[in-house]
Amino acid sequence: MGEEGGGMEGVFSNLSVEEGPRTHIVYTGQDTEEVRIEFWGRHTFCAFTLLQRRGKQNQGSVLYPSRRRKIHSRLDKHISGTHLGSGKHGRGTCTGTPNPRGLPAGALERHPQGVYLSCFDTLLSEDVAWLLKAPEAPDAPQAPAAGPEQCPVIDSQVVSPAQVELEEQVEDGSLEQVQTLVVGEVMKDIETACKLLNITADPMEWSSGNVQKWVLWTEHLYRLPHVGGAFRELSGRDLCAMNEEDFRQRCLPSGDVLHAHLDIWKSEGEELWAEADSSCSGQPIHLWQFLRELLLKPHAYGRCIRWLHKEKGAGQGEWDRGLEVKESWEFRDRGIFKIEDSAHVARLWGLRKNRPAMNYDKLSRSIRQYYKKGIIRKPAVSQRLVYQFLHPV
DNA sequence: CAACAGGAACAAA
DNA sequence: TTTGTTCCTGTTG
Repeated sequence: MGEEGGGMEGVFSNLSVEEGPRTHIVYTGQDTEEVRIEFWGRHTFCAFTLLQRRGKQNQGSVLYPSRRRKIHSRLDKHISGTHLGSGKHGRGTCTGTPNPRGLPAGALERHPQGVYLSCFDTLLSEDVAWLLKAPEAPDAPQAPAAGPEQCPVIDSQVVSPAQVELEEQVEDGSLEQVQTLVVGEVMKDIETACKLLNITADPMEWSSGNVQKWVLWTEHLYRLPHVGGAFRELSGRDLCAMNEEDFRQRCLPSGDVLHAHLDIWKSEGEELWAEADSSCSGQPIHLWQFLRELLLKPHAYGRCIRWLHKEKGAGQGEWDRGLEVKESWEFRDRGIFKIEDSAHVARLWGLRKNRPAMNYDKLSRSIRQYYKKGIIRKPAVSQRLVYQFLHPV
């Protein structure tokens, strides 16, 4: 793990931009600095970075939440129901351990200067740069010796008109992917925390005890200084009513960070909630309808279930004249979808049906019941976790 | 080992 | 009855 030179290479070579999105990558230097990076995407750096120098004056600054909102609105503009382009960004890309403590210690030896990284505003320009450099290069084995040139640390606040143009071109394809990935990761994290803490995803419902747990959890996970009883006796509702300034006043060093994280919970929790109780609006939903629902919202569920779009002609095209007639209707590769995260889909289904013991074993049994009904089947070439709707919309 | 196939009993609408 | 759910045995990659 030898590092050459100080500066940022140490950190970023370890991060390896090629490896795809991650969440909650946390580097903590001895006593001197702390770097937090979240939602690291292959083409996009969409989150905040923070480098703190303890002991000296605080150099770090949190880019949440205003910039986060900016990103979200920017991304949201481009998630117009299009499908995810490639499967290469599936779960497998998250090679990084979600556990901050599982990081190799090497990068921590040399400490970068206490600088404040403002990668946030360069999201799109970086995106463009990488896309142009290597448009979906199949694992270019990491430019030699962690080239600093791929270190996306650019402290520019301005986006040139030329960049804006390029943005238009690449946004369509890549941004909703990023959105999907980010939202998926955030949701996973939130769900994990909910399980561990036995709290709901919606902060509005928290009791003061829940609030305490959440605060403790968050400061532990992000290594914030302890706030003590700064939020004692506050319900989730109270907490949600507080703005960033209120947070800052209650606990000075980390109030804004806490507020930022609560902000994430609020927005994502709402989303989870909205999906969870959209059941209250009617008759018992059918499994196939539910699956369609998920497939309709790739920005929210693309991580766990998605359409498989096989372009005709790509790869080995079945263009035999003989087959043309025979393989017309049902045998087209229409309506084929893949369950990327079976456990997650099952959990969502269980949530919807109020069936906490639901799992993929049972869910898939239900899917299999559709075989003889002609609603869903296994596609012609059977693959794991891949099914096909027989009847179009 | 997880996905898959499908029988059987059961519950709820 | 229909549509799942739960549980299970066995197969497959």
